[in-house]
Amino acid sequence: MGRQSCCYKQKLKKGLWSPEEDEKLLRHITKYGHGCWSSIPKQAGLQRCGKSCRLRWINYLRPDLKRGTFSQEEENLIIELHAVLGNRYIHIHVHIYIYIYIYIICFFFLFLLGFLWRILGFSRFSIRWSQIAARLPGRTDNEIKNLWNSCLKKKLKQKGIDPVTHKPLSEVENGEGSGGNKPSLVGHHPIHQYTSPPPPPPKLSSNWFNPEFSPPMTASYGPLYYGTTTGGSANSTTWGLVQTQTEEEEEEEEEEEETKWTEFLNNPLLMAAALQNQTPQSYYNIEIKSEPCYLTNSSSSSSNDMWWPQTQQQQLPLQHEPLQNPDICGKDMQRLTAAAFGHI
DNA sequence: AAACCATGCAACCGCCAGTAG
DNA sequence: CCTACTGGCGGTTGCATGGTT
Repeated sequence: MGRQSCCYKQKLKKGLWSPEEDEKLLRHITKYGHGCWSSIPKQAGLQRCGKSCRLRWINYLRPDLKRGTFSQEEENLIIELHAVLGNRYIHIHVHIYIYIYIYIICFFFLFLLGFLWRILGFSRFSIRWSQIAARLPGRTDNEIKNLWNSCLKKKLKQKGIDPVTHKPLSEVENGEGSGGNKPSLVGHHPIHQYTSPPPPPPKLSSNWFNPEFSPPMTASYGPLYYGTTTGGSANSTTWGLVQTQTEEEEEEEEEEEETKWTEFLNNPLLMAAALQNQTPQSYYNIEIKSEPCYLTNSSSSSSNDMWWPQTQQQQLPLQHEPLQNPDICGKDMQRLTAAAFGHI
């Protein structure tokens, strides 16, 4: 028995939302919260499926959304996060090819590959826009995804950077062969080359298949990657240059970096200093039209805008207060509703 | 002015994990 | 334990808009 699509139900409207529909949904959620999405269309008098309502709320109606174009800092952050969160996709594919090769030889590759695919959860690996969006308050995963696909990818290509691997295109075109089959962690995590202290690279051997694993991407992570570049050398940084190291050197460096990183995370003073010194621009050296800076000047943002957390203390609550939760946005809700309909 | 093209964005689709019955 | 439902996510599509010929 196949499962029915949530939009299978008859007479459900699809396509663009009308202002009336928006108003109905906004009113309903403002008043009652979203609760069970599947019941919302009926309660709110909408001819939509719950999924569509949820999407509309998350991507458009949510009061904590930041409008307008992305700032330079946001774009840089997206690129950096993409390099970290998106790259597992590459590593996984390397392993997939290995598995395919092995199982072809064993004549059971189809069955076993399918089995492994399911058991190890390979299909879950992809670029995690939602995690990237979580580091950009007020931005949705959809918005970031669109920005990446329509804009940032091209900019990186124009700069000679492969948007998938975040390596120089020349290196990618020459193949990964120069370093053997072993994925180059350094190359896949360009942040390491520009910032200090760098995060410990993911330990592929033990973590790459683990759905629970993620790089050190706690809520306090984002700005820290940018926070400690000193000496104004960012502009002179060349994209994607990979230092050649022996494996031993890499291992030693990883251990050392991990120690530093742990100390760094555990030391609020270091983190605060890093945040104050952050100079995020120019890591990717991309020419972008000047935009009002949302991130670096919280006082200039509108009262309804989310801000970029400037201290760890400010950041941490974000971890525990998901933006999606309408219950915590009461004030914003009222403000938005009042602004939208002018009668509250 | 009309046709064509490129771009950006909103929304849909399909899949997956978690969970209640 | 099994099934169906729900919410969440990423990839893709299609439309609206603006620019170019």
